[in-house]
Amino acid sequence: MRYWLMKSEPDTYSIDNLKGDGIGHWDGVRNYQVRNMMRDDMSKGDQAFFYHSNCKNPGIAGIMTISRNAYPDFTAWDNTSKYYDPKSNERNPQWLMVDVTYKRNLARFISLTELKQHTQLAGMLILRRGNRLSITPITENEWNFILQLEQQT
DNA sequence: GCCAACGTTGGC
DNA sequence: GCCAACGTTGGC
Repeated sequence: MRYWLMKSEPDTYSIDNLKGDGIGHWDGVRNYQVRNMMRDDMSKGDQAFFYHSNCKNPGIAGIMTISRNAYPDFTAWDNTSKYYDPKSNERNPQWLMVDVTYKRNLARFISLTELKQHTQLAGMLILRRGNRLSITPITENEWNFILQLEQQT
């Protein structure tokens, strides 16, 4: 089982939206590196942090489980979708998505500012300048460290 | 809203 | 296949 950090803009789709839905499609990924990671490295049963990005207070809001392996992102051939991509169609899907199942909110929100303060987390890709991947792998150590941070005041 | 960093596009 | 121009991401 692997661990991930997955970014979403809360104005578009927040942890509360996922909580309401129970299961969500992680659609709209339009970056080849991220698509390949979903296809090659991610699988059902993996655990992921739900990260709120591009907002007033970015950080980790909750935990979800990958509940379906990568499959074609049908929003790519829906020309009413904001994720529409004319290069993709049902015969030849260019883009993939996974399904995620809500697990829980963190007992307390862990902000980006707080993540940056811990040398144990210095290797996290999310903290790297200029990193733009919406999904990044994290190590088991990082995962456990963050869960332990959650328990602190 | 600004802007640095990065990915993508397309002319050559 | 190079690379300038452009678009997007995302923290601040």
